[in-house]
Amino acid sequence: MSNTSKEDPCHFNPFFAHFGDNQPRPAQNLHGFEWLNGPCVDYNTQSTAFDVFCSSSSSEVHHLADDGVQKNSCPRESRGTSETYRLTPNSSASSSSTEAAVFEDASNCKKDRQPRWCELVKEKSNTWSKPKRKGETKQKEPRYAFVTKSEIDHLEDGYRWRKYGQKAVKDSPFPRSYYRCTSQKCTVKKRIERSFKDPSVVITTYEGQHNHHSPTTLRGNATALLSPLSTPQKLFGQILPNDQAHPSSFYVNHFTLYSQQQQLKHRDYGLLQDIVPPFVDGCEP
DNA sequence: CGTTTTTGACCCGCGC
DNA sequence: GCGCGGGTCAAAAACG
Repeated sequence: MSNTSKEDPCHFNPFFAHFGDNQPRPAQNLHGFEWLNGPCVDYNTQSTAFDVFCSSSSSEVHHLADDGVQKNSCPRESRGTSETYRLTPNSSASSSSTEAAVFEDASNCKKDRQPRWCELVKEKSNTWSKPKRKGETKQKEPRYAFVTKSEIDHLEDGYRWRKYGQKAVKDSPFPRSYYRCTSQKCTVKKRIERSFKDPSVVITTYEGQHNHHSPTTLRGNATALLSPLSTPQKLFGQILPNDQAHPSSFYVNHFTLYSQQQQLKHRDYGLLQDIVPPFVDGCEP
């Protein structure tokens, strides 16, 4: 592959989604976000941490689209090459654990620098482990980030959140808000910030996995209720790439790998445009 | 009155 | 060691 980041081979490189046809795609520029598409990674057999999307976000998508303005889209897969990044192979291990992982390939790192990110996985039996750094004490939860084109900062996702902080973001006029899930013993957090490059875009980052169902799901979504948190992939929607006649399926139960890098970079995100109804398969209320 | 938000202070990791 | 920036805490204010 030739699409390795030139500036920093260790650059954070999340995978957001799997596109059903598994075909390589040309680079695109969507809403000013530059995209170099890597190979489509099949996460079919990996467990999901994104029940939230299927259970609640579909209605949100409908709602936002109803006014005739496309306000909602989803991130797509980012750059990824087998040379620079290693995707940990899936195992048939317990679905209650995080199973996807991406490491920085230390051989591509700049000199004198530790690999900066290697978010992974906590499998006892399956030996994936996070390389410990000196002085490191606590392991970060995996994070999942996506971009939404919306005028609303805090989008309804079916869970209840309590805001616990807000910080100004360097070089951005928009603050970043910090939320925690209000459910007892649930440690999931999320951060919300508006892109300073494209103020119409909201970047939401989830950290951790809910250990409970969404309150919304329990009330009104029988289908989702039947689906455990580890449900295999669900069809979320489809997109019509600019240069293709046929839509590509878009699935949502895929892990996004995250780095320890603190500041999100716009090039890490992309937008899916023209999401074609039906948005969901098995996720409808 | 209980819950949520606001906001300044504080802590910590990282780079220089 | 110091400064900077991100993340969290917690008291006060606001809200329903």
